[in-house]
Amino acid sequence: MARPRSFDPDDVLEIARQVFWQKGFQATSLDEITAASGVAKPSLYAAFGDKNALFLKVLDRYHDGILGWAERTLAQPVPACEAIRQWLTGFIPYCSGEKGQRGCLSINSATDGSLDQAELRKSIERYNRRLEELLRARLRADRAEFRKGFDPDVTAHTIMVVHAGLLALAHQRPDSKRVKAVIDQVMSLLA
Amino acid sequence: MARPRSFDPDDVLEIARQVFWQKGFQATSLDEITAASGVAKPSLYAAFGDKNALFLKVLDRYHDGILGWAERTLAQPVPACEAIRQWLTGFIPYCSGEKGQRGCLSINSATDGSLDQAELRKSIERYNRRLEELLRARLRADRAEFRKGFDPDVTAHTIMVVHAGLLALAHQRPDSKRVKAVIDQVMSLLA
DNA sequence: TTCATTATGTACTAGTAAGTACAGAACGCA
DNA sequence: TGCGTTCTGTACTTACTAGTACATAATGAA
Repeated sequence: MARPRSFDPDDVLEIARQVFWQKGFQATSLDEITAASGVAKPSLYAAFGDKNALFLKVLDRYHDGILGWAERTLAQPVPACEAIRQWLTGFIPYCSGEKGQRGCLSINSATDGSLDQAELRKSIERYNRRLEELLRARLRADRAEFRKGFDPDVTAHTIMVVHAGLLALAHQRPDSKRVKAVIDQVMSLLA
Repeated sequence: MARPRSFDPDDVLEIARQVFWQKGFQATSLDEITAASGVAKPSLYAAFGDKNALFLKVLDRYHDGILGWAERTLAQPVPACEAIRQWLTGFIPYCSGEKGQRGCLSINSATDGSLDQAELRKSIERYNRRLEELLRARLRADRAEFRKGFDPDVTAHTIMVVHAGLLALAHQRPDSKRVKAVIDQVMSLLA
């Protein structure tokens, strides 16, 4: 019926993610995405809308990836304590300079004062809420494991804070041993 | 001997700090700083150098302010545990949307992939190192307070991580009660 | 083969921001 | 008062970037 698209939108979102993650939203120009993806601007605009909309699509895709992985990790048939430790441990490469110093695209975006606040904050809020829900649900389900007075809701939030802190400090490329030591110490809150 | 400066550089750095903190480095134009301060661009360039240099001066000044306050708070003649709790508690207004949603200028800058990396990272690294040293020194000095096997070095780093996490999540304007609950739970690591 | 439709690539517009040239103003000193 | 020096404000240049107009290419259907 008409000329078909010459690129896979998902591939382009993947490339755009890398560029945005590396340089941040503001500092990334569409020309750079064009150069990296080989897709010209009019095609990008036709497929994704303007720069803000493209970034939101990239970010949502990023969120979905992490949430999917969190669901799988936290659903494992091991004690909650162990599942959560594995989940946190999985971030170590991103917290320690092993996979660059980019930290977390979502946190980097949240701390960027320049982004279109309304939509972006909604996306990040939704992501954080869902992540915290996963942690909370797991802690509640296994609450019998823990000592009396254990509060799964506060603990879920504390883990979110530690997670955010580790990824915010990732930009300093800390040694992975230190990251691991922090995770161990925080996990002792659950023992 | 010559025409005197018509503005106080420190006032301008203070104003520039507010603008940079509000909008981020990239999204802040020198025209905005000119508008906010009443100082024209050539004077800014003469006094501070280019935009990067201006930002570094603003950031160093910000760091010094927080370090000074941390020194005072942590030097108080109370148990280390209590001094650190007070230090963390002092950030609550900046962690909870009470004083806007700007979080911490240093963390916001660290997560911004677009900044001149060499100089900026050195400044932030130095700041974090000095802050962590203050915490570590205080914990070491009072280590007798804590249980056996207590590791002041790891604990100092964990507190840095929590601090960074709270300020990274500040952009979601969490309820100050939740922030306080997290601080309480983390402080229980020291009990 | 021809047409309607949708994608593509080139080349453009418009706007903005960093940085500066230059003329003139404000000072201390002689 | 006149001079050298340093600061100030206007107006500019240069460069980059978001977004788009338009001609053309590639498809399926008739």
